[in-house]
Amino acid sequence: MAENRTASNSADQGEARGNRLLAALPAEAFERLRVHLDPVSFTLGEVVYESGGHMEYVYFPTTSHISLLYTMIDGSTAEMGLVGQEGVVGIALFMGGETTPNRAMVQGAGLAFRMKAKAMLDEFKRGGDFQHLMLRYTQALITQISQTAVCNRLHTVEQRLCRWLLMTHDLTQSDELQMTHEFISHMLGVRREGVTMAANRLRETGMISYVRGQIRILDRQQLMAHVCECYQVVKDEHSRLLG
Amino acid sequence: MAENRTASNSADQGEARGNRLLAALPAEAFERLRVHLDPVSFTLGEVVYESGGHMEYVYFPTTSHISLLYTMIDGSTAEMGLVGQEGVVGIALFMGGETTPNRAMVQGAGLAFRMKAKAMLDEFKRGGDFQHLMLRYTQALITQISQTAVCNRLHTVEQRLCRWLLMTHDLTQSDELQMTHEFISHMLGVRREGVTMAANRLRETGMISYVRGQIRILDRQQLMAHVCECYQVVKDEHSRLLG
DNA sequence: GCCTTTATGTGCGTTGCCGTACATAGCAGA
DNA sequence: TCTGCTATGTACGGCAACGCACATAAAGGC
Repeated sequence: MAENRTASNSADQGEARGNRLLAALPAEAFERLRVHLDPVSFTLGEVVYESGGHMEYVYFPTTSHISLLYTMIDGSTAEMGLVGQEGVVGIALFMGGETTPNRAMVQGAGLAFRMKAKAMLDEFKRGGDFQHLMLRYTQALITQISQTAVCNRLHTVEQRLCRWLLMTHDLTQSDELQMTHEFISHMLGVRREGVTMAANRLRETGMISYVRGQIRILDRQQLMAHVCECYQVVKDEHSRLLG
Repeated sequence: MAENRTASNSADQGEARGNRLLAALPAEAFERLRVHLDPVSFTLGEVVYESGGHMEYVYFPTTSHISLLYTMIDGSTAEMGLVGQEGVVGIALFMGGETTPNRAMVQGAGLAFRMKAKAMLDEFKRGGDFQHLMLRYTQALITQISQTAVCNRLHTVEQRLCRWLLMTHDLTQSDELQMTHEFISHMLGVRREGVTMAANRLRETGMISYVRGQIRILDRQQLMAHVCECYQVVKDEHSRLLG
C-alpha cells in the first residue's frame, strides 16, 4: 500500500495542499518541497511507526488519520494523540530525537503525503515558515496530549467517548466512522464492554447509531453538549496556533 | 522574590551551569547567553506562568522545580509534567505559541536562571546547538506528558504516588520533600484521602516516613520495585535524548 | 498552658470500571 | 442453509476511588 506511489506529477502533489500544514506554506516554500512529496494510501490498522523504530519519512495526512499510542508491557494500550489533515506524523524527526517510544497506527484509512526525513530536515533547518509551522503544530499537539492526560484522570468513559467521536468526526469526511467497540476500547484504554455500555447510552439518546463496526454520527450538537471541556480546549488552542 | 536579582556578575552566572541544558551548551554559545541570565529565587507555591498568561521569560531551574498543571472549570487539577534542573520552563516561547493553556507552579523552592524571551529567541533562531538542545528537551517533555496520560489511565494511585515521589526525589538535593498530602492530591488529580491511604501503605512497608508536610524517602530501591514502568520509560527516553 | 489552625487518620455508603463468563446477532463462506 | 466467526449485549461479583463527615494530632500564636 505504502508503495503505490506514482511518478511525481503535479496533479498528485497539488492534492498535498489537502493537508492544512502544507496548505499554510507560502508558495515559495511549497515549491521547494513538492518534488519530495509522494502520495501514500493508508489502510485501517496499518502501523506507520513502531515504538522506538526507525523513522524514514514524515507523513502529512490528507484524508487519512493516525493514532499515537503507547503500549504497556502487559499489552494494554492507550492513545495520547490523534493526527489528521491538520497535522504531521513524525515530529521526532525535526525535534531531533529520530524516534519516539510511541506507536503510530492508521485509525482512518485514506491518503497521506510522505517526505524523506532528509528533505524535510533541509527545509526545517532554513528556519523559515516551514520550521515555524512545524513547531507551532507541535505545540498544538502537546496541548492535545496534555489534555488527554488530564481528561484520562478526571472524566468518565462516556465523556471520553464523546470527545473521541467528535475528534475523529472532525478528521473524517463523512458521518460514518468505521470502527468496532473493541478498537475504540484500545484507544480509550478501557474494556470493550465499557465502550459498548457508553455507546449504548449515546445511541439511546439519539446521538449516534451503529451496527457491527459502522458508527454514524446523528447529532453533533448533542454530542457537543455531552462532551467534557477538553474537546473545546484542544480545538481552541489549535485554532489559536494554526487557525 | 523574583526580583532579588543582583547586578550580573560571573560568579552568579557560573552557577547557571547547574542547569543541565545550559551545562550542555558549548562554551561559545553559553558565553553569548550568560549576560542575559539572571538568578531568581522561587518560593513554594509561586505561580511562574498563569494559564494563557503573558510569558516574559524562560526559566532554567537549578535547585528549584516546577509543575506544569491544568485546572478544569470546576477547579480540579492534575499535573502533566515536572521540570527541574534537567529542563526549561517556557517552551511555548520558542515553539512560537507565546503562551499555553497550562499553569506553571513552583513545587520545590530553590533557584532558577531566567532569560528574556527576546534574548532566548535570538539564540534559538541561530539554529545551532541551543536550538537543537531545546528541541530535544521538548521531545523528552512530550514523552513525559504522554506517559502521564497513559499512566493516569492505567495505574493505581499508589503506583502513581511512587512515580511522583521518585521523580520529585530526582529533582531534589535531599531525601526530605516538603509537601502535604493535600498538595500531592492536586498533582495526582485525586482526593487528599486517597494520597493519605497510599502514603500510609508506603510508610508501613518502610519506603517513606512523614509528618505534617515533611516526607522522607527511606528506601529508593523498594520504591523503584513498586513503581509502574512509566517512571523508567520517561527516564530512559530522557537520557537517550539528552544523556 | 490554652486555643486555633492545619495535617493526617478513619469510617461509610456509592459509583465507575474491572475481570470474567456467556448469550445473541449480523455477516461470510462452504 | 448451515456453519463459523466476529461484533455486540448482558450479567455478576469485586475493587479502587469517590464524596462526605468527623476524629485525632502536630505546630503556632497568644
